[in-house]
Amino acid sequence: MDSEELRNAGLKVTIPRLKILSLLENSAERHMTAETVYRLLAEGGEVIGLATVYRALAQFEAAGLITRHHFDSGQTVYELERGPHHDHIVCIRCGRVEEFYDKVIEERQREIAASLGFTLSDHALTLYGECNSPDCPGHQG
Amino acid sequence: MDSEELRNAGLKVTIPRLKILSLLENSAERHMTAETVYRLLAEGGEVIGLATVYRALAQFEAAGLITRHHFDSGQTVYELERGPHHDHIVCIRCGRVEEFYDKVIEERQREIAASLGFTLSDHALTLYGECNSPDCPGHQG
DNA sequence: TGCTCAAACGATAATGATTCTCAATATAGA
DNA sequence: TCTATATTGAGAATCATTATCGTTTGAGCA
Ligand SMILES: [Zn+2]
Ligand SMILES: [Zn+2]
Ligand SMILES: [Zn+2]
Ligand SMILES: [Zn+2]
Repeated sequence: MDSEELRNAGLKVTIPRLKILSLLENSAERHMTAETVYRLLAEGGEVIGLATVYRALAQFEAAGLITRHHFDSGQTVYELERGPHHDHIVCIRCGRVEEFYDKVIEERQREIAASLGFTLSDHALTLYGECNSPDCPGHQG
Repeated sequence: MDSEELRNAGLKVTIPRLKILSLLENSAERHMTAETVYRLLAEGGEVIGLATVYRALAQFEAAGLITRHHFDSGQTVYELERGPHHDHIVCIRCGRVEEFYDKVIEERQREIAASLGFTLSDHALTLYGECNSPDCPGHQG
């Protein structure tokens, strides 16, 4: 249950936090900005202060429940931590985000860091390109 | 000469642009924010409006003279385009930035994009870790 | 060299995202 | 239920970046 997750993270169980966590768990789009979280909740009739949304997301991140990405769009994008690590590819036309995991790249990263005298703790890899979805505005056909 | 670069980029040759370009070329630190450019110029006695710095950097980027990065720190970091493509590793303690190029990773990226139905146009790869420089505040020694 | 005019400059206002403030409110535990 | 404390939300504040606009400058030409 979501209440458990919050308690395990050392956070009080409050309505706003439960609503935000639930939204992150149940939305089709896994990657969203704070504004998007705020807007989707509002559209669902759950008006939660924007400041509270930002605070909750920051706390969730500190607790390891969610991760934060900085795509080239500028705004910070949050994503519920579920399953194993993955990286992203973003369509520069329609914004669609797909996920991937590549063992070869992950291994090379460790080797590169070591060879440069760094102890690797994290990485951010995002590919940008044009997708071939029929819904993408630039789609041919 | 820098004037040539500006002319080739279709930009008028002005004092501020020459100063900014020169700073990017001659600084030991190759990666800097707009604020840093502004500050370093000011410290060198060249007071150039911050708006002008931002404008020049945007124009240089559009002309392909410099590239722009979004490290997790938040601020946009600019870097003079010289030599071939490379990615970055950033020390999370002291902020030191090192560059690397890995053919294997570059190739895998193309394969991954293709397999997901994307036409790859760009990518951003940044590793984060702790460096072993004696100057790094976390250095053991 | 001096003239003209669009382009560029710089001070400052505006914007957009995010964080802070603080009085009112809700939660966890006794 | 009662209390002490953490959280909330509205709005102010902040930070990076961009837009505005009157003044200045560079490039081509007489
Ligand atoms: Zn698309
Ligand atoms: Zn993801
Ligand atoms: Zn370091
Ligand atoms: Zn670099």
